[in-house]
Amino acid sequence: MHPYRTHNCGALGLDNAGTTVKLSGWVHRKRDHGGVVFIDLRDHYGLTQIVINPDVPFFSEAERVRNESVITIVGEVVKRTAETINPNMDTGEIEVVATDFIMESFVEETLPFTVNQELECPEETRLAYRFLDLRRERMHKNILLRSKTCALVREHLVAKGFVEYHTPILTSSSPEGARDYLVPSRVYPGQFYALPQAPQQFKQLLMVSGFDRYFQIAPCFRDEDSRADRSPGEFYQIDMEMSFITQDDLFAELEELMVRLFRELSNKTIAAEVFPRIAYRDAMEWYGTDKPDIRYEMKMIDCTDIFQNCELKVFSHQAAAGGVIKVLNGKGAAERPRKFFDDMERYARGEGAKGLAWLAVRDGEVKGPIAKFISDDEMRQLLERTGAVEGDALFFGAGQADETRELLGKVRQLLARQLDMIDQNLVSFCWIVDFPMYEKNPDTGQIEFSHNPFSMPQGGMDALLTKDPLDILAYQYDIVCNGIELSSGAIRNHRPEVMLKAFEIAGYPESEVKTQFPALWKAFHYGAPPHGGIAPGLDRMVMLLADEPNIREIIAFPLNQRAQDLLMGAPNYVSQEQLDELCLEINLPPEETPTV
RNA sequence: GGAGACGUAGUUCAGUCGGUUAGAACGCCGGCCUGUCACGCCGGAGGUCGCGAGUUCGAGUCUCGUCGUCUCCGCCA
Repeated sequence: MHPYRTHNCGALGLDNAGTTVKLSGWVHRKRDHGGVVFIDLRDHYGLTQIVINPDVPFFSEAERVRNESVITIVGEVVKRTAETINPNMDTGEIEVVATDFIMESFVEETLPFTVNQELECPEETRLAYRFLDLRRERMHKNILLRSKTCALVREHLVAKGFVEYHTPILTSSSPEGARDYLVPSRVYPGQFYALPQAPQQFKQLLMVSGFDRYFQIAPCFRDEDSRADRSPGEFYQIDMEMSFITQDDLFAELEELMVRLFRELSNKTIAAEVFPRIAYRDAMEWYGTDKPDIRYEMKMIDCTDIFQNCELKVFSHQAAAGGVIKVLNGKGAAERPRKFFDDMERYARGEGAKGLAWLAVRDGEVKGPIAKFISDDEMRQLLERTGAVEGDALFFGAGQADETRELLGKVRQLLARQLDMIDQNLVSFCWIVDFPMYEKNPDTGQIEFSHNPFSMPQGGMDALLTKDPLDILAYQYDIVCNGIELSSGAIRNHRPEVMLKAFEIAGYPESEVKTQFPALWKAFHYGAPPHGGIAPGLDRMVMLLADEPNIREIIAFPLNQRAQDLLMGAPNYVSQEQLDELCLEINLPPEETPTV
């Protein structure tokens, strides 16, 4: 017989009754009746009830066993009597009556939290004992889901003719983007590698190398502060790139992958399998953000013209001064108590608004603090344009265009939550397309790339030569799901002369393009195919599939918010020998000198 | 770098208006129990109320500071 097991803890059923088996696993729970002890034995695969009868030599040892100890038992599989069947257990029709018992690993310490029930506990403790946390059902499931997601991505893309490549982890620091993680070179003292923020240039080089369809579940490293949906340090992208494709080709390819992932790995309903495309400008106009949650409709409606001459000075002054008046129709909000409207206004003020005017259509009348300042004609136009009917409430934002859109966009999200408009079982994708190539830095007035500098401008060289830079659009797109930006992508600029001109507009001289991006610059002179790609964030995908609000819940060993690994003790000081070998000297600011 | 929320037993929480010895459940230790499946019953141990100062006759409770955790802003081409 195998030293540890003949079956796993989820495998046994009525078919095995009467046979002798060996099982190993963790003590999930113990029920000691004095005369008989029941142990629910758990492993990766499931739970099996073990029965310890009082006449066995190891009875007292089994009675002493504590939860989470690892044991091996030999025993006979017995069909349970009708009254003792447990329908809540996959193996509930049988039990194993133990004839031998080996303590593999006894738990001596008090557990820092319970493994057999999923109580909330401080995340710090969970991270410090991650190996215990990962035994719990929720985390165990999440990590498995992550694995299934990777497996399905690979299976799908390989079947579609994609090839997975590895690209370097030790590479060069890139001039744009986030802060780099640096790795000192021993061979070249004073010089550094950087960990890749994304394999962007490598995947483009692979296309120039004649490989047609690239993908990689690629680790990316960015030294930026964390958020609930942003792990500090490292994360993974489903990185893709294709040659000789149009934007439409890429959209179709990605839609197929996303739909398959959600259909096979979640129970969610996919709102539309061909994802709606929203121009960047429209997204800002309607939703006040470039990552709208379109699980609910509720667009912002422009009513600036209606209030040109309004008695309400807040409105008419803004309209006259080039500002805008935007309105949200909160369907069904009119029945809410006054406190609801006060809370909405308090939220808006907290976000920097001067106030949040509102009107409620109730009992055939339009009520609210500003109602008496609005003329009958203005009111008629307002109701017509917003489609407000009995039971609806209108919320107003007035001010400078960008700020007002952004503010009301936030109000829109809160309103949708408060009014229970979000179908939690829905996944609603959209493409945000036609991003501007450039934007003006509000502080410096400089023209800068608004996204990826390697994107192809729409209209090509002609557009760069003839158009106002701020009017030029790029073949640059985002995929957004339920208000979360999953990825950016682009059809790339593969023509060196267009690349030079694009960088020139953003203030980069020719010499700088050649020295900052030597690989692509050189490669594009030796026959570069038109190409494009995208890189959906794997972690955020798994978050959506698992319905988890925090990215750390779908990573086995995440860093905490302050970018520390509490289990391994990283980051940490290194020895003087290691520093000497790298010709590095530590120069801490005085207040941060370690006290050890 | 900035803002907010939180911090009471190993864990989850309660703790009234500032007032006697800070409670409960789970876990842990001991005892009882032969059919439970979140087993049950009896008993016990376990607390620098994050830390420090202040107000007060008296602080878990009020004030200030500080540390920690999380969330958000900045940042993330």
